[in-house]
Amino acid sequence: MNPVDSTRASETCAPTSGPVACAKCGSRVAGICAALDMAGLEEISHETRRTQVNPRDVLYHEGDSAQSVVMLTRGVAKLTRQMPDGRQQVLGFRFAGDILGFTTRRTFLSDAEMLTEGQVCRISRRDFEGMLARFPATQRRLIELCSQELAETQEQLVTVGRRQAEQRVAAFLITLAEAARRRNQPHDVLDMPMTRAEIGDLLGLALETVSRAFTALKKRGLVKEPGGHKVELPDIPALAALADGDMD
Amino acid sequence: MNPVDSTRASETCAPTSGPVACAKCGSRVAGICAALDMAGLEEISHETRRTQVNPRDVLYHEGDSAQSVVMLTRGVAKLTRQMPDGRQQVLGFRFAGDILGFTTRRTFLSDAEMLTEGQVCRISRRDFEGMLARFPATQRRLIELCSQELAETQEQLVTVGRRQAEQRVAAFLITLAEAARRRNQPHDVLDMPMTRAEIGDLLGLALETVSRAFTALKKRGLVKEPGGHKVELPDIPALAALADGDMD
DNA sequence: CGGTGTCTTGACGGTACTCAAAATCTGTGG
DNA sequence: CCACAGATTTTGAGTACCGTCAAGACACCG
Repeated sequence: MNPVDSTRASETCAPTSGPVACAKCGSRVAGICAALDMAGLEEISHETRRTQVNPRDVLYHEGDSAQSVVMLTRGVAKLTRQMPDGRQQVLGFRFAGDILGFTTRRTFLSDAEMLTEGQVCRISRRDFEGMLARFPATQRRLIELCSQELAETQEQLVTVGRRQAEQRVAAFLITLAEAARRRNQPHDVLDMPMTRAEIGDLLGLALETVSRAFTALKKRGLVKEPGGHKVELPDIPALAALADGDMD
Repeated sequence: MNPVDSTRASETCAPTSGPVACAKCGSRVAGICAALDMAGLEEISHETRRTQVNPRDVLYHEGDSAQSVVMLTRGVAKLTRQMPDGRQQVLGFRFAGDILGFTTRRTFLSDAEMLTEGQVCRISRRDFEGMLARFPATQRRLIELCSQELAETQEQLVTVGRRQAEQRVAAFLITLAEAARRRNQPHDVLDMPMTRAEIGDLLGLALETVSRAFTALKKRGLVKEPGGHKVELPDIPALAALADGDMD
């Protein structure tokens, strides 16, 4: 069977810490299915297609008809907007438990591309809307997730609008640690699968500037890179202080 | 009676084009109450306090306990985050029909301050949640509004992250025109109550840079300022093209 | 072990920031 | 209606931060 083929989800899509635990995806993550009870999970599982995805796989394109919603259950993705001159703005990175591609518009508002291998659950927009209608708790949960995403994007705006290069990179590392914490992963040694260029496209910086900022942060002893797409943050409070401009 | 005193809303808070028209606030605006029927409007009107507000009035502060939700029914407000060094980032401007201060968190995530005189409807968070519970349509509407706000913030991120000064100002003017269009106002001559400094704090620019960009846009014939906090945009398509970098 | 992609470092230039001063606008009161 | 004060805007000059270009180092993978 082709690894990219969709398969009936015999286990559910829900990486959840909610009312019920998920048989296979046992990670304690706040997906929307956290709002479903056992019966809801059983029902939804028949309407989702689970797919293995690989680095550089595109989950959807900006402008495509938004016919389905994607639940990321494993791996890291980036949401991007392409500029006419070929550059891109990364709107944010997304992790296990996040919902991608939900919109009230007709088409997707960004590209979504995997950075790592991983796993996604797709559900048709029709079925997704049906779930919202039948399980009111999922609607509240969606509001929560949307509101959370808005808060993160606003924080991102502060970073890009009012911080300088080294502060921006520090702020990025803090949000990365925060994302790990929410997924109950160790947050002093983090996976960091994104390249300097992608971090630059997130922060509104050239990749060389990101590289110089990393070098500077390492000199300060605030960052270590043991290799293998890992970062170590020995002093998160100091890093946060730097991001907020409380030191230099 | 003190003009800042709250008054029982004998008419509703809803500036709406929804199922019913609002007796006093007849503007066709997409507030959340657009999702309410006549009975719902009647019920909600008893739980809201309508207030006259003036320029520089603060609707709430970042960090304050988020005990109420504010519906802006007239006027323009700005949402800001204060930086430790005294500068600020404007997260966005808000207009009649917008909801301010809704969050799933315990406290507000930004300051909200009026730029013009106007009118707001306050509802306690308790009652707001009650409304969501009793009128499912308002929940869907809230998802729509939240999703819309997210899209606008992402667009803002693209502007700040990947455009240069003149393009940023052009993009700002386009969103201003777009906001006017949504409120069914003329979108070639717009109210622009914000100062150069506030526009700079929105776009991540110094106020002088904003001023220079306006001068340049006027030289190109893409912007006119007739005075009285108005802007005229004689060629919106050309302005949009400039914002997207399709010309220089 | 070679090839490719990523990262680092250096040199230079440009865009936008800072500081400063003049000009314009706005509202107030004579 | 005009004068005045404060706020806002404009314009100029100098500078700093970061972008661009380029070359070399490093890491990863077949």
